[in-house]
Amino acid sequence: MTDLIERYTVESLLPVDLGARVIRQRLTSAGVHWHDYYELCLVLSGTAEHVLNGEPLTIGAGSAFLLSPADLHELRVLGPEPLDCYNTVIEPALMERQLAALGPASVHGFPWRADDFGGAGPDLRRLRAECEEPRLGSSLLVEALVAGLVVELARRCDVGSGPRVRRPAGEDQLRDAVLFVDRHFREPITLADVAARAHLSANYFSERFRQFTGTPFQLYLQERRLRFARSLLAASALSVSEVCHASGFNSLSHFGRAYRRRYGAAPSAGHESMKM
DNA sequence: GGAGGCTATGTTGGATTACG
DNA sequence: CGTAATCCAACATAGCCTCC
Repeated sequence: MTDLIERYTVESLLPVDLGARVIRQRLTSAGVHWHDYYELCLVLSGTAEHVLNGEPLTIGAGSAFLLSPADLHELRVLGPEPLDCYNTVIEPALMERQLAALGPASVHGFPWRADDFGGAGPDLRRLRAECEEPRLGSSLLVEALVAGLVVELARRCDVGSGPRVRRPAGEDQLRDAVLFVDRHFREPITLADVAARAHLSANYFSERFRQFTGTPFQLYLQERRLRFARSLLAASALSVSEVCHASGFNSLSHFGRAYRRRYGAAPSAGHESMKM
């Protein structure tokens, strides 16, 4: 079963309750995988082809990317030298506090990428030291260091420069709801579930969600699932039905219909794009 | 501002058939 | 066997209105 997509969990990689952990890695390859945490990676040396959501991009020293739990990727090292990098595992709750502080525009637009993030090396070294030998105040320092890195990367990625949406009252609840959808779209979530989390009635939540995101709840959820499905099709040889269910759709017929409507081609054509 | 009721509309999922 | 296409009943949702 070479086509199964690996999934890494925050439980297995964050043994200490600090909210983050920096791992120094020297990679020769990393197959297609995704995580249930946010991942910030800074390349120290080496070059690789980084296939992010099915889209290949060459990365090298100074390249950095911040992925959400909804992104999947693969690394193919180019040349004899391994890819030396700092890989930071960031707990979703910690990351989402940072995103909340950055404003609603930051919720969208993942993954973040920059090619000139080499200056973050010292911060990552310090973060790594705090994580490896926690002392008094380490959790505070970890959160502050992560905040600094997130802000710096957000500025480089021009996060938040996109079109502004109206900012109604109760924004925190809605931002949380959007983040919840972004993290759980592969599960059978309903508007009622998310509305309950936001402590709003389903009707009222539906209205406010559309005002906040500019997209009706159902459409937002479907778009998220379709984007993931498209990435999965491009990045793997999983069957259309496997991708359908891995993306949160329960019906192959509905998935096929929605996919064709969105991308103008059948899901099976998604495999073709990776062969180019 | 927030919630509840109602209804038209859209979406979903299961079944079925056809095709390569 | 995997996928595409279609149909249809059931369900979910958006939008509107009213009320507190």
